[in-house]
Amino acid sequence: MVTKQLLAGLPEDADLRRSDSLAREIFSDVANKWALLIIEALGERTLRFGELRDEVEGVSHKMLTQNLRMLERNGLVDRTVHPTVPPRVEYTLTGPGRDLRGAVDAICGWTHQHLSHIERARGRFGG
Amino acid sequence: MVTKQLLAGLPEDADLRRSDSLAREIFSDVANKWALLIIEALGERTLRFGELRDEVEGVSHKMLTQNLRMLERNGLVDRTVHPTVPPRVEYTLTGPGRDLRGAVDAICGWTHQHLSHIERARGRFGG
DNA sequence: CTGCATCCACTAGGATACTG
DNA sequence: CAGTATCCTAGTGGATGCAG
Repeated sequence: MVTKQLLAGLPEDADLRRSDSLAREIFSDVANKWALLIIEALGERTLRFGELRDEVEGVSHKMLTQNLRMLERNGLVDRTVHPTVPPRVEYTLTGPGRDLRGAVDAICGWTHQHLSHIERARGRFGG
Repeated sequence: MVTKQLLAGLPEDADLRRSDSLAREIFSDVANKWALLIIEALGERTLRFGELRDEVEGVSHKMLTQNLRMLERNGLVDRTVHPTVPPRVEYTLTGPGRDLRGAVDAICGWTHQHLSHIERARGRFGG
């Protein structure tokens, strides 16, 4: 099973069922469009909320907030609030967050590399 | 912008706007839970529809069908119909499809590697 | 066995307005 | 500027039935 492969090498026994569902939950959180685009946008930088909204093409205020909370909850991004007026909130990737960048970069690279193949495949599929 | 990075190194000029939206569309197709789990499940193997449904934990008949069509349309999986009774339909990754496995493996590996970090982060987040 | 169509509950996600 | 809350629509996704 895919979820078994997700868990290869984990401590076994009683934790297994809990870890299994936790792993699937985390995978579902992370394997979505906005989360990956936010991680890619942050990279090594520290960005404010508004800057992120500009960087991540097409993301709405609401989706950005939701996904940032989720990423913060899972320890992938750090959120720093500067108690100034107006408020200044900065986001940056944590260590584990940065560890995911390789995978995200790979997907982005793959996308651009296979654009023409995919376009041709679509042409064949339709006709 | 993230989408600019997605396109780094592409032929420029007139195609750019079309390619940009195409790249985002493909990224959205590929960067979703079920698509990635299906790719991971297939790996180097050839699986029938029913086998895939058993391998991909929790996927419904409908989601599996939809995602397989999408992956086929984008040229990531090959679909082979054996005209027998009962019908036998086999799915396998294409070259480009296999090229994505590295990235998917990386996300799976990352998930399992950081399980405890994430669990701790969640604990802090709540309290 | 595989795939399509249908119904239905539910959530995703945009627009907007309001708070600190 | 950042965040929350609300409304509202379109789409997701499960269950089921039927056809090839």
